[in-house]
Amino acid sequence: MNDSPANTEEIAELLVYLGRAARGTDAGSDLTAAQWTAMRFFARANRLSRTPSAFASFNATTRGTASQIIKSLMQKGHLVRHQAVGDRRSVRLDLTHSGQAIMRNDPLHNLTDAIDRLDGKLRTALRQALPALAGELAKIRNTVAFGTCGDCRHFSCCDAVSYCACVDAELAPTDLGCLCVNFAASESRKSTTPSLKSKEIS
Amino acid sequence: MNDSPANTEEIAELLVYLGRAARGTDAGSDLTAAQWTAMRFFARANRLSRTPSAFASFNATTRGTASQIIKSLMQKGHLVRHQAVGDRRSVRLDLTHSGQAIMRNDPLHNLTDAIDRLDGKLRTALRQALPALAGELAKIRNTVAFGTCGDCRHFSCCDAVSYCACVDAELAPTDLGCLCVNFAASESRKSTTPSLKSKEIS
DNA sequence: ACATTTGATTTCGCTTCGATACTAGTATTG
DNA sequence: CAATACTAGTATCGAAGCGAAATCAAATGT
Repeated sequence: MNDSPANTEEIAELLVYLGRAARGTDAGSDLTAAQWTAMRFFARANRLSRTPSAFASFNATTRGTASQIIKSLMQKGHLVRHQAVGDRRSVRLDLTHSGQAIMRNDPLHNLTDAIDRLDGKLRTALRQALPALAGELAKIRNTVAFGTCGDCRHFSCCDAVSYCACVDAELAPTDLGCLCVNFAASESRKSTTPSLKSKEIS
Repeated sequence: MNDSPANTEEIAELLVYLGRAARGTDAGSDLTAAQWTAMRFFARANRLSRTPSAFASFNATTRGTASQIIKSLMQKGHLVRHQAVGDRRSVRLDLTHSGQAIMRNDPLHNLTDAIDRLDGKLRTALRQALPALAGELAKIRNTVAFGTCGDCRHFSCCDAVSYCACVDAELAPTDLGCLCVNFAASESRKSTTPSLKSKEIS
């Protein structure tokens, strides 16, 4: 409240502007913006979250649309479909070799380069502010916020082993920085039963 | 470089995620995401920048697509077209009364609310980091960065009158926080002649 | 056992968007 | 002044995106 309202508007504008600018598929990339977004998601989400539904909720779209994007990426040979173990309806998508290769040309690297050139203080500030912002937004919208396991309240690190209370399993160190559908910010506990079906995609 | 690379990736992801999430047209809004973006731009851009071309470059799209979006908004009665004074090709778009009214239901308010609830320190950090990031990104991409007059190197404030060296005119106080096509970050001067035709939309 | 819910997919129709071509006004150059 | 180059804006077309609804299979609840 001690800030002028114009400031928060500028911040919001810059956020959407940057998001939009980074999405842009520079020249010559053989993937569309939506396809890049999907590739990024499946490259960064943990094993449990690499499903069409999770991507749909992450991308704020319907499952049908998500299916289409995934299908197009499978036709291009960048994604493969695996049957999930527990639930036979469920499907897990993984990047193929060509998928991993194409990620090196991700136009988003423009943005990461820009971030790397930022002053260290500003970068750590971003690292703090953005997750908080995502959480606030999700709370207002009454939707799920995606986050990494390290920031999650289901996560605990005891005796150097990482544990996720949600899936009730140990976490591989590589999963620590991955996106998770079941992410829950650590401040407020709304439900005591950490169930897997708290999506409410609506 | 003193930061783990995973951090910058997370920051980048969160940026595009937030941008995407904020663009989402919640339920029941009679405008599409692209139309909301256009309305926001014409609501916040200064008089010189409220043109189809400027919006196209801001929105990282072609002029044709920008024209279409604008046309649809004029049909809805949210924008009006005025002839520019100097250049008879040019056109200036303004919000109508219904346009201003509809901006009060902007789904982006979810994001500004979230920003307002942030800790003050984090908010000022964002206020610093995001423009810097936009500038860096524009430098890498070799495109124009949009910014507000207050952050521009063409801007000077002398004796309490705001002056823009680019258009060679005084600025109304209301234009101070507005977006400008001719924005130039204050660090590097690449050309000595502040001409109006430094767009290079490509 | 039955109904309900959920994950995934398909189909249909509308919208978006980029590429291209076009008109008209401006700037430049001789 | 005339020819040329450039820029602002628009129209059209085809491909892709995307939401809504329907469908199917598997899981869950009562």
